[in-house]
Amino acid sequence: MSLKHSRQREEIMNFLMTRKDHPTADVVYTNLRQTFPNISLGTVYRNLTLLADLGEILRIRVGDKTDHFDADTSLHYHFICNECGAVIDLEMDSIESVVETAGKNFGGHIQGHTTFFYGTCPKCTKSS
Amino acid sequence: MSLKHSRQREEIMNFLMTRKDHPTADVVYTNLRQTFPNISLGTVYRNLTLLADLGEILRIRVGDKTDHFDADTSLHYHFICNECGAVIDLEMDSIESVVETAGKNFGGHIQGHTTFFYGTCPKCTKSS
DNA sequence: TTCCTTGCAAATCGTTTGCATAATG
DNA sequence: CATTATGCAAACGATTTGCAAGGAA
Repeated sequence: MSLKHSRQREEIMNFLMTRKDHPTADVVYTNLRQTFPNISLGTVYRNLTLLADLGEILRIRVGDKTDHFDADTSLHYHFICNECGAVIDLEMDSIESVVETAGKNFGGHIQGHTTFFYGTCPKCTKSS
Repeated sequence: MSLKHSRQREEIMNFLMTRKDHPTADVVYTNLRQTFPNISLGTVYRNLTLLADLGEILRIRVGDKTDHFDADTSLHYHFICNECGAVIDLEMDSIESVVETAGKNFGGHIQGHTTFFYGTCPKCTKSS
């Protein structure tokens, strides 16, 4: 169960760090393919899952049924554009207090929440 | 593009209204099958999608990659148990103000948000 | 009769896995 | 050498779709 270094994993991590747009597994694959012609989709998926489990990256599920990945693991929220599908970071105050609000009349134990916002992104707002 | 009455759609809607546990398409299908032996999965999916588009039911995506459906379209929030996977309604105050918080420094237009909570449900909390 | 809806099966899409081989420690 | 990681292709699970036949207006 120990970890061994791999060129592929390193490249995946590097690629993710250069992007602010939360690419999908397929986007990672397609891009890496250009500099790493025979990397396989399976390897990309395996490593993304591994990195997410290690907490080095974030797996983002925004309801479009394909997972997005984010190398920025700090606390922040996402916005999804209904028109172009872009996943954008929001600069906003913490809303973690919603967990207390939710826990008030609840018999179980709330560990956390998942929140994302949707609407029209700045770019699409202008062009319409 | 107009709408015609269908026995199947009616049964699906009725079934959904009897349940508080936000069943998946497959659960709807399996249950209806008992009183409606040759309804097909495709029909169930088509009608669930149709009803959700009409706004008569809610499609809930809780990250377990299978959609859940809810006949209760009033404003409320959901909790997902990490242990048993149950999707439970939360009785809590509105947190819709998070939309304002999110919109403060954002150039686009925020229409809404999706929030769900996760942790251990009352039942699983007791039995552990 | 018109055209929406169904049942069925095949097709799609995103993701996972088995296996033999290659790379790492 | 002991193991972990890879590439490839086949397998998967959820959902969608094409098509001919059935049902509602």
